[in-house]
Amino acid sequence: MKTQKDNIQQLLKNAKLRLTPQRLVILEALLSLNHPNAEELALYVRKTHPNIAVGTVYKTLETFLECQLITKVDLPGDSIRYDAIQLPHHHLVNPDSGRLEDYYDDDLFALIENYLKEKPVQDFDLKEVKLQIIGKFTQKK
Amino acid sequence: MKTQKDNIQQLLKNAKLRLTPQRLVILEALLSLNHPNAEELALYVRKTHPNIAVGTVYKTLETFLECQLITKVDLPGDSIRYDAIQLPHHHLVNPDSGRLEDYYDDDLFALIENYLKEKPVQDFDLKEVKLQIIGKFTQKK
DNA sequence: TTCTTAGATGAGAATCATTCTTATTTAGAT
DNA sequence: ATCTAAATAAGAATGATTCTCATCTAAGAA
Repeated sequence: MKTQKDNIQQLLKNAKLRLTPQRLVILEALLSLNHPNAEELALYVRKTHPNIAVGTVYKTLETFLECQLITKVDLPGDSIRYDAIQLPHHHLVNPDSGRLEDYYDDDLFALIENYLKEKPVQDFDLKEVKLQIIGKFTQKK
Repeated sequence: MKTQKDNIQQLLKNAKLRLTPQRLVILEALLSLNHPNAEELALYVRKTHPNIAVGTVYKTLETFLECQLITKVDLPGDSIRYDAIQLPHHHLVNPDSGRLEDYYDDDLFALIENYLKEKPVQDFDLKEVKLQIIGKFTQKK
C-alpha cells in the first residue's frame, strides 16, 4: 500500500534528487494546493518547518523545474504559480479573481493535436499545446 | 488615405482617451514591436521622448488595459508582455529562448470554440480561449 | 557504524519589475 | 484666452525573486 509520501519519495528518486525533508514537504504542498505560488508554498511548509528560508523554497522550485517535476503556470501579472500535475490538462482562469483550476478533457487535447498534425505550423517544431479557458466560475468552490 | 498615426489617434478617440504624445508613441510601439515588455516600450519611446518616466509607461499601459486596447500576454516567469493585436490569434512560444509570435488560424479557433459549445465546461461561464503552442522555431526570424 | 563530500539549506542582502506619491504640466472644452 | 481634470515626470517604495556565503546534511563508501 503506497502512501502519498512513498509516491513523493519515488518521484524524487526517479529524478535523482536527494530526499531532503524540505523537498518532500514542498512536493507534497505542490500536489495538495491549487497552483500555489512561492508564498503559499512557504506558508504550507512553515507548518512543519518554521525556519525554512524563502530562498530555499525558490531554489527547490527551480530544481524541480529543471527536472521537469513541475511546471510554471501562466497567469498574466500574477506571481509565478506552479503545477505538479503531469497528466495533460487545460486551465480554467478567471482573470478578475485570479482563480485557476485544472480542466481535464482528453478529447479536446486530441482534437487540437490532430488538427495541428494535419495542418502543421510552419517553421515550428511543436512540443505541446496549452489551452487556457478564460471566463467566470459560476459555482462556489 | 489614413496613416498609421491616424489609426492610432482613432483608437484612442474611440476609447475616449486623451491624445497625449506619450500615449500615441506607446501605442505605436505596441503595434510595431513583437509583444514588448515595459522596458522594450520605454526604449522605443525614448528615441522620441528621451525624458519619459518609466512610471508613465506603466501607467499608460494600465490605462490601455482598462480600456481593453491591449492585453497582457502569458509567459511563465517572464516580465509582463503586451499585445495590441485585436484579431483572434494564438501564440507560438519557445520557452527556452522566450521568443513569442502570433499565429493566426481562424479554423483552429472555430474548432475549439465549437467543441466547447457542444461540450460546455460545467459551472463556468466561458468568455474566450487562448491557445499556446509550445515548441521551437526552426527558422531564423 | 563512521567518515566524507558534494549537494542542499538558512539567513539575509541584492536585484529589478512594477507601483505609489506628489508636484507640475497639458489636452481639450468653453 | 482661461480653466480643469487628467496625465506626466521624477523619484521613492514595494515585493517577488535571485544571489551570496557560511553551515548543515543526505547518501554513499568503507
